Amino acid sequence: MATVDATLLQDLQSRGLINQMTGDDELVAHLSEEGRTLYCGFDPTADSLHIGSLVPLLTLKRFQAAGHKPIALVGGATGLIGDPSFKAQERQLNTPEVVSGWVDKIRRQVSQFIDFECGENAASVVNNLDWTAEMNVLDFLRDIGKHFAVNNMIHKESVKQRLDREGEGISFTEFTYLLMQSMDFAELHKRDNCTLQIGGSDQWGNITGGVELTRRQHRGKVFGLTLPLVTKADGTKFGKTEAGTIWLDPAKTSPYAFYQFWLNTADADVYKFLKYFTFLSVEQIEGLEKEDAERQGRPQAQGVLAREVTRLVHGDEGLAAAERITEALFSGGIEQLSESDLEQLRLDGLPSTDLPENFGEQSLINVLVDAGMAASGKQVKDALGRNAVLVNGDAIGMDANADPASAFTAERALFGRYFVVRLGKKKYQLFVAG
RNA sequence: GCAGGGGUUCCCGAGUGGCCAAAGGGAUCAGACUGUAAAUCUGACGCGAAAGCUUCGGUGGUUCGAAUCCACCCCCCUGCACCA
Repeated sequence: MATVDATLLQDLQSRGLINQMTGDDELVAHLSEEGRTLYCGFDPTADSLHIGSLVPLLTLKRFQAAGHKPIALVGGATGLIGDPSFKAQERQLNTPEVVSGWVDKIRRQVSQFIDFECGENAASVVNNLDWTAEMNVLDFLRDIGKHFAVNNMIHKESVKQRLDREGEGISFTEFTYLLMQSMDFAELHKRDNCTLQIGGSDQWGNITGGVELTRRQHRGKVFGLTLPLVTKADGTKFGKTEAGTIWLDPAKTSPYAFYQFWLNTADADVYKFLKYFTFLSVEQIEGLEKEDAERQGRPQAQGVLAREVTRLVHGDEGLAAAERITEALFSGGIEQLSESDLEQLRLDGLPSTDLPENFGEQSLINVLVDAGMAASGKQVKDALGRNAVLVNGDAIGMDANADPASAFTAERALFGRYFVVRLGKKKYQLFVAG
């Protein structure tokens, strides 16, 4: 029997990971007594989760480490409906085939964060389609629907803007999402004696719905706990960069790009993120913060954060790859790289492109845009005009635009065929001549 | 179905016949400063290296000229839909 660490909630509290919870002291007692079963849902809204899901995933892991049994629920059913919570607009429905494909991928992703082989409190993954697919409408309306008062539903903060805002509305389908998710909690309570649901702060309404339904249907006492929404000090959305969403899937966001994302965390956010996204103790993090404050210049926190999170998500190999590239590009000096180093960078996920045969006939701007280095030619033009395009360390001016061959010269090539092109301060791409 | 309101460039949001590729803000990109920060300043920001080209839900029309006017259509929202 796994021993229960009664200080779990204190730790979560001090990390700022508790937004709201039901029951307060009752929940504290509930979790201290023995190992409990808890769950968190992940809807398949894309073919991969992104870093927004990392907080709940890691929290499941924290609960497991403290002796509780986590269930990761993949929303094969709820993903077909669409959660309206705090969404400004009705969402486009995805086809069942598409959603079920995503379910498989997300099931695998979720699985890497929790332990399935630790005996007593081994994790499990479930799909809510299993208990909803066969349900008929009348049962749903009589057994589930009857427990919900529309009066309460329309007062939920999560759907308020959809109800109040001029120009928007909500379909019955999405309005029903609350019942679907509530049903999940009641079901897991019945079959696995699950007594706690965790989720993002936007899930509060859905979670309390489940708490009530479980009480009404099974007279069960269950709890809910929400995690904070991850915000940035500058007010911009967390988890996005110029290149788009940061995904957990290494095929969509390379470990290198992932590592760079965390490395670029603002000072104002980094200690908070360390508490959210790593397993370093709060004392360690505070110690680090103190050290950083005392020394001049660049803090070490970002590096610690990047290493810890990259290792959690992409493992030691992914981290090593990310560090190799970073080291080579930002501090090593590319001319010192060996040929095998360059090949390794390519394998490690540094964006790379084969230089087209006829590149000499195109404009340099075209070559770079086609390679995906910039969204439009204007950006490259701007960069060229400011000496912000470097090929193997040499600045390339605007006059090379009409004559790309003058940028990719044989003398400039590393080992006769490699060109590391830098656009701006942080964007690197490897071009390889054929 | 009826009655109202609405659909503008990534987002918000101005613009109601020429001065509009379309104000302003946000986001984003680049430069300076730096720590691959922040703040600040500068430039870019439909596409195109440029000449130029294509836009304001769609299609047609009026006009020398339309995001702006007209017609029809599509989509979204709100209200009504027993008595009427």
